[in-house]
Amino acid sequence: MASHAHTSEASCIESFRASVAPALGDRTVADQLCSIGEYFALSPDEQFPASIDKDHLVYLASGAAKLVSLEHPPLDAQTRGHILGFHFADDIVSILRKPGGGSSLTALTHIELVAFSAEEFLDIAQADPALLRSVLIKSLDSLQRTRTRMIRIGHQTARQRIAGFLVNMAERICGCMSGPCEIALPMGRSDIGDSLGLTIETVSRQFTELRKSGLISTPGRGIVGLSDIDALKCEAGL
Amino acid sequence: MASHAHTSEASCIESFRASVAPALGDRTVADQLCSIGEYFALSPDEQFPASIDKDHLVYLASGAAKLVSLEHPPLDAQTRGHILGFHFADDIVSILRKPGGGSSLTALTHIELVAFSAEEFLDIAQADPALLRSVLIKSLDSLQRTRTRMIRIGHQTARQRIAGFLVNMAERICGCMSGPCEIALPMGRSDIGDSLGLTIETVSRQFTELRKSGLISTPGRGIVGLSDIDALKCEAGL
DNA sequence: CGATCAATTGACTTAGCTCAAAGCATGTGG
DNA sequence: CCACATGCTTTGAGCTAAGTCAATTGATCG
Repeated sequence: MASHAHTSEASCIESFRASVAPALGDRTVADQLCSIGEYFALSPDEQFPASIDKDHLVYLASGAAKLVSLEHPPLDAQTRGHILGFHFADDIVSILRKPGGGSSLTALTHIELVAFSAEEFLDIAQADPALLRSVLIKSLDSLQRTRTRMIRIGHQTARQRIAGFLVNMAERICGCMSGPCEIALPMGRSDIGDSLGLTIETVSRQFTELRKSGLISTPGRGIVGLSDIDALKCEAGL
Repeated sequence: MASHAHTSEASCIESFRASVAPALGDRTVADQLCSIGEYFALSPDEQFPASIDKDHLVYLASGAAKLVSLEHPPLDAQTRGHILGFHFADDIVSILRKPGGGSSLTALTHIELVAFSAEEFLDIAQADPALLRSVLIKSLDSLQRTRTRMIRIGHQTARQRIAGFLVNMAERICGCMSGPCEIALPMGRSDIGDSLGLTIETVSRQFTELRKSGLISTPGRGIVGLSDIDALKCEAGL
């Protein structure tokens, strides 16, 4: 788990190498991949990629980011893209442009990433079927998670979605699966709402409801204390 | 496009072979795949697989089916799984079991399919990186489509979702991208509603609204006439 | 210490859900 | 062939969760 902040390009690439290593039968493939990977460090609100010319696979080395859908580009300046999901250190994110609107990664905290052109990545990975397979498995997982999230958004109440969101964040941010836990949310109410298909106000109201129910506490800006993850899971209908 | 009904196992397997052929550099890999593929013919409401023991990749040779989420199995007999999406002839469907609830394919019409154990499929596919890559691309496409659908469900009105659904079906069922078009929907209002996160009643009301607006007509059971696909696209906010 | 921006709270509106009652097909048995 | 039962679809009449609009509070920062 390379979840701490890195200080240099070399250190990021090293942690990428460690992350894919289990799947790699061949050392030279790893070297080739590392040689085409481009390092980026972004400050909050900065976006990758600036121009959406092709598909990318991105290894997020540190920090937190949101994946944002870019509607058919110049719909109007008003329409901000919607949030597809959040990503954290050690995630591999697929940034696709595809038909009628792709996506881009926007930094929530200071982040470091290693970016690959999807095409180049796959050209090299083809030499190592085990790696290709592992990327495929990861993307099937991602598909499964997105399907689940879709159902939730379609069939759950605001309260269930918020509870589910918190359970999810606890697991992804600090690895907590049960018991009490305190997490620092890197995103604002607005991003939370958008990702769940709710408004800022509703998110806020649900937070206060949960606080009144004693399930959470909000000791400070962006900090949430979960008194009991299992109770929240239950609240989320899991 | 192998969208007509097949009459035999051999004919289905042949059409699977034709479907993956473009990605295959190696003929023997195709033969191996065909040899492990299991043929099934299902009547409406029958399910695949009966027991959810492992992940499957399924080639749908003919007919229409719905992909249904199986919640943490025995939640209660009341809770019917929600609909993840619809599939038609020539689709490749990934049926995952994963953590806390997988999915299964339920026939809407009479269907024929060729099923592979995901593991066995990938073991063989590893010998042919081009095939593996093509499966990966397909699953990334699927991910992209699911992401888009998730946003829609989260941020669109009932009317927009129904309009979008009809546009989608026109494209997938009869390949129509614009102009007028008549489609035979293989699923009932209940399935439509569930897949969009709406109730039967709301779906029905939206259909009559669209009918009043002159955008569609419903000449008979399960038949919908779209007077102008582009107008519907606009209605759907595309 | 104001200025700014995010979060909260309140009052009101509304889209879509729930409950309930008809319609309308399709199929079955007499 | 008709009578009737069954299962979809449509339509109607409230109800409620969540959205909208608007004002207040609270943090963060130059």
